[in-house]
This record gives sequence, C-alpha cells and structure tokens, in this order.
Amino acid sequence: MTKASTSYERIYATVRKIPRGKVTTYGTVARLAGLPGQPRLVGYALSALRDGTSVPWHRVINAQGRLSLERVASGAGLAQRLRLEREGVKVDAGGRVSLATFGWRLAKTKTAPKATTRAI
DNA sequence: CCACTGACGAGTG
DNA sequence: GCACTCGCCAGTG
Repeated sequence: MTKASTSYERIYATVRKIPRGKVTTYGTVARLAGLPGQPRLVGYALSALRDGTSVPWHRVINAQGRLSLERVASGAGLAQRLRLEREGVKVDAGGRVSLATFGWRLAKTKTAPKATTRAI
C-alpha cells in the first residue's frame, strides 16, 4: 500500500473518528475526509469494507437520516440497525434515524438531550 | 475508449 | 414527506 494511499484511507480514518452513539452522513464524512462533494466515494469506500473491519461503517447514514444498507435490501441492513440501537441510537421502523438528535457534528438546534451515550 | 452501475447530495414539483 | 433529475468519481464489461 505504498502508493495505494487512495482517498479510501482518509474516509476510513474519518469514520473511525465518529464517537459511539452518534451517526453522520456520507456528505459530512466526505467533507471531513477532504472529499467535498464526493459522497459517492464514501459509499464506495465503505462498500469495499468487509466483516471484522475496524471501521464503524454502521454509523454512516445518508442525509435523509435513513440507513443506506436498507436500500440495497441486504442482511447487513438489519445488522446496522441493531448495532445502532445497541449504541443508544434510536432507529425508526422505516430505518430512519433522527439526525437532529444523533447527528455527529450536525446537532442543529440545542437538542442534545442529555448524553444518550449510555454504557453498552 | 465508451456505457452502465453504485452503501449519495441537493434541488424541484 | 416522496419521486424524479442532474452531478460527482471509481470500478467493471
């Protein structure tokens, strides 16, 4: 991987910075990774990941507050939902998450309802 | 080299 | 809130 230092590394590094109990969007990750306007690359990079990865990809959802994995109708979608709930993130029946509440670096209003980050 | 697809975002109706 | 369109880059046939 000497010359393989693709933007993927940056994306993975950014995703790893996401604190537990919080979620962020592809656009935010792309921006922090130094790839503004390239949210697709984030999704592409994450899709290249596999089980056992040290990257909390399940904390990355789309700007609509929905789990992207549900879109591809994959068993991973359910796994992501369980992982998020396990971290204290409430996931709607439709696979939607309240970005205003659990959005990392996205907290618009003064929401931040106490630290939902409870012991896991 | 060209065309299609894909874990997306933002804008419009 | 939902559906459609366009734009962005990378991988595959």
